[in-house]
Amino acid sequence: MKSSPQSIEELLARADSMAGLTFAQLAKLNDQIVPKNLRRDKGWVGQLIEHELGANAGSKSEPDFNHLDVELKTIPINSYGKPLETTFVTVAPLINISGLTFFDSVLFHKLKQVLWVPIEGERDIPVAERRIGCPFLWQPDASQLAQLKQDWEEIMELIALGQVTKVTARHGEILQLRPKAANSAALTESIAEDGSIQLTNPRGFYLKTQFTTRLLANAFGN
DNA sequence: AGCTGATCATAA
DNA sequence: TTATGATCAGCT
Repeated sequence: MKSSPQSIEELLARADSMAGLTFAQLAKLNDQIVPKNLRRDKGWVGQLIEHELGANAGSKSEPDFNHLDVELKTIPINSYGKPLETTFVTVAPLINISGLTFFDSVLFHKLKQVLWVPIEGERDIPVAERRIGCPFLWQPDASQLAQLKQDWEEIMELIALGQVTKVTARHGEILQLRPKAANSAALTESIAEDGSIQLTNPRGFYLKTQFTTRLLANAFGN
């Protein structure tokens, strides 16, 4: 693992220096082998970039650069710069959530400041030849924050009311709740309709592509 | 073609 | 099992 950046400026400088590199080039710098495809290595690019930038949160429920209050997110884009995938944010809490507020939530703490790293993601480009784009730091503005808060509160209320199994990816304007598990057989505790504990497939919060499309457009002017 | 539900690898 | 990193792939 490379050293951890000691300031936002250092982090951004190191991130900028990756722009334009192919995955093959960055992999070589980090003594890693490039997988033929990402089917069995879905997190490979994200972990490669974490390694290069010295992220240190590991598998803790904290932003990647906790001392800088920065979360790192790669985002696969097509040749027009549009996101190809939704962005996973965090696992959704399904029990012990009474009194939990948006501003105390893990979701808020992970999204209050994000270093976005666009990456080429089209499947017809060999993984080794895909390139890293221009990283940019983002903080939600007042309107984005209000939207996030509203979606989060609506979804969390349904969870609190024992309706988790009725929430689909269609709920929410910019945030959605979807399965986040090894497979559909995985189980975790959640609140049942009668208030007792039941077992359900774990869920995660994801940012919809319509929202991240606007983020990228704002960042790169238009 | 885009989206939703399902899935893969790994650490602790 | 839960958390991290996400993308896959069938269906509409």
